[in-house]
Amino acid sequence: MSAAPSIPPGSDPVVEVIRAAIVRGDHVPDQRLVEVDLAERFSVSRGAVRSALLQLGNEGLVERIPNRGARVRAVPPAEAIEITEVRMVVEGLCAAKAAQRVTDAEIAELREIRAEMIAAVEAGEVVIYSRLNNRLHRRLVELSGQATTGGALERLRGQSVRHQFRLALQPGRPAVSLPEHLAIIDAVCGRDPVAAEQAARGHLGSVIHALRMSADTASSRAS
Amino acid sequence: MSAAPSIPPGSDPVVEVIRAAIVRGDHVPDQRLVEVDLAERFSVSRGAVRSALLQLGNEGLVERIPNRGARVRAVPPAEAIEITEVRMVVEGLCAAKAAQRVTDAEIAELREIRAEMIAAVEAGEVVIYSRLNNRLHRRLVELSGQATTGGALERLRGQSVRHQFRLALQPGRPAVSLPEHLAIIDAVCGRDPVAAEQAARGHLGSVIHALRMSADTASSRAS
DNA sequence: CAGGGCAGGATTGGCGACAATATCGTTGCC
DNA sequence: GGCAACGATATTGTCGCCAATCCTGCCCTG
Repeated sequence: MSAAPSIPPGSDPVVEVIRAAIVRGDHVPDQRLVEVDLAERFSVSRGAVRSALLQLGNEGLVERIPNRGARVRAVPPAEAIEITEVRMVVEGLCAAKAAQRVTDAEIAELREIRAEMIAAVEAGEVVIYSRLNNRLHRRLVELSGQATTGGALERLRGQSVRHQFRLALQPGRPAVSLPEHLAIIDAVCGRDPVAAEQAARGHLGSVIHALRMSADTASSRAS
Repeated sequence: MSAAPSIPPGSDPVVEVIRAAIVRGDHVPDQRLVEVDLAERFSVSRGAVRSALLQLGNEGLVERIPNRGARVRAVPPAEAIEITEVRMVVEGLCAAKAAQRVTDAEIAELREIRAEMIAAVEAGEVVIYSRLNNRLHRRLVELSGQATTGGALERLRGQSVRHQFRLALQPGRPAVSLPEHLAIIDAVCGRDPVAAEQAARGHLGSVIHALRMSADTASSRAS
């Protein structure tokens, strides 16, 4: 394995573990994160947990109130939409760049992902599809060669994973997102920057639309 | 000058002080940042400095090598260009949103900035103009109502301030950027989202072009 | 019975000291 | 004369303790 794990080097392992625990859903939004609990849970010192929570705090994953501790932040739907809007334009840019720089080997890799996605949807394997989804988006940004951008996007995405995931589980959702994903892949493999940008924008635009619907039904159901 | 609480809330004051010192140029790129030096320089404990460097590290302003300390990161021109490309699309989005949401009072404020910019350029006050420039960009993002986006942009911008500033000092540069800024302001004040997005993109596209030229001359001069 | 004040417990914040590690200068050897 | 190993120093990383702050439940009072 050659290279480049997405956020590997230098990043505190404790941060990764806690982040993973939150993303995985071990901790629900608004749940308190007590330093000593986490410390003995992961068998590390309290200082390590402390600095990890600090970092996760300014990544926006947890909310830190002075003298009152940290809790996992509940990202409101409006903010998830906002984040996705930014992703729409930035990933559009990245898709265009990727289309310009993609190599033959990378095209083969994308085609492989493409085939796996189709297979996953046909088999009704939503969680596999969801994972391929993340992998595709991340790989496209990597292919664009924009390292700094990738970091910023990763952080943004981290805050909306929960919403993204809930969306992916909606029945019928894969059927609409699959062709959009295929369009992105085809445009990049065809080395057509304009089409790639349009396809990426179109896809995330569709995600935004779905998020809006989801937010509406949630609020009306609450009444 | 009262207060420009650009990133005020909750943020550790020590982080702000060190960040300001770096941005101001007190520390040149690649210069080592020794914890105890900074600690006594700012009359705070080493722990405070330590956690501040941690945070600045994952903001990308300083580079931290394990067991070897922190140094202010030298942002290569290619990366400054990359960052500006992202700003181009994101601030384009924000300008469009701002054009939709701007209030009459805010339009008056923008017109005031507009007048000050023209005056600064006519008077040849480049540093005042540069400051107005930053204020305009920041205000536009605020007006778009995208808080999370604003944070991400702020972080990105922090890494390229040095390049931005050097650019602003180039003779003839204000003459080309001023009309672009005016176009953005006019589009937003005219509540025309499409024009605002185009204007913002055009402006940052021009900045990218200038950065490329600057990078070229710098590399040829180095030979 | 309701409201306000008060103590007890729990949790975070900060500080200092100690241990681990890298860097640099020196010395000795080939 | 150059190179390698070694020791001294400077700097970072981590741990444990104590002070500050906040929340909870209880008791006293009106």
